[in-house]
Amino acid sequence: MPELPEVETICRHLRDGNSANPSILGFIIKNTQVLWPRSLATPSVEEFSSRLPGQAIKQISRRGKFSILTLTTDTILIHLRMSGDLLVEAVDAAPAVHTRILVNFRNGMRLAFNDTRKFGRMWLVNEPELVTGDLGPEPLAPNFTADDLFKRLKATRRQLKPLLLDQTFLAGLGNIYVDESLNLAHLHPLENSQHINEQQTLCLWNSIRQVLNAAILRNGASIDWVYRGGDFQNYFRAYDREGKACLDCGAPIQRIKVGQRGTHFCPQCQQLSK
DNA sequence: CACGAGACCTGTTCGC
DNA sequence: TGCGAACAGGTCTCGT
Repeated sequence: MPELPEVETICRHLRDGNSANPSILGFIIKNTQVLWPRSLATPSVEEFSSRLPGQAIKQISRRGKFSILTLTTDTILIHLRMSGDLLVEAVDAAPAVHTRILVNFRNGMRLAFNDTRKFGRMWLVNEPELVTGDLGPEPLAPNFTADDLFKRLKATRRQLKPLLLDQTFLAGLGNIYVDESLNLAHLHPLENSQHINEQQTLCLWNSIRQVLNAAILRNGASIDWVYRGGDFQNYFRAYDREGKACLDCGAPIQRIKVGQRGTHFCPQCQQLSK
């Protein structure tokens, strides 16, 4: 479910609290329960349960689609993949059907890692760079410039859609936000990165940041049964709008398959260069 | 190097 | 109504 805006929203809730729950900053871990061992990427269940008790949550941050919990001596990283979620709840509540890992705190609260499809993963490491080291730049970082993007586009010759989904190229975009960014920038998803000029790159750079910022303001998107409280789905330009009018020209949005992923674009506004 | 297919999983929706 | 197919916000690995 989650791409950068959704992960950012979840991290903010953990860090700042919300109407339902307090911030978990400062909470001290009492123990853990791994209900589905494969959800734990590393270390072993035994080591996970022995290293965590006594450590406090010192900091909560995000890198790409990773949620990062900086502890007293270690770091927990979580990737929610398609269907993961992080919830704060009382330790005495019955775990939800799809709860995979529980981190219980001394104060009677716990962090639940729920994940219907079991694709998500949690890591416990000393050095977070071991997990996030290959990620590309953070699209909203102040030091990520349009010129950086241009250089990266020129360093390869790939179709824009799969390229923007590649987390080593740029960190945090997923299927929704790539479609949204390309539509806003009027670039065809199959356009080759070599064909993009500086003008178009500036437009793409702006579009990506505009779309991500707008989505974060709306607390991300909620789709179908995977509901998170965000409402950016009501502002989609292309994603999940097959047959509906393009917001810029009125032509019907088209849906094609690119690298196994549903891809939505406007055949009028987003033309392939010859 | 770039791309497509298959795998990993469960649940919902679509089409006949 | 029922049932199988297709599809879902992600990423890894393998083959060409």
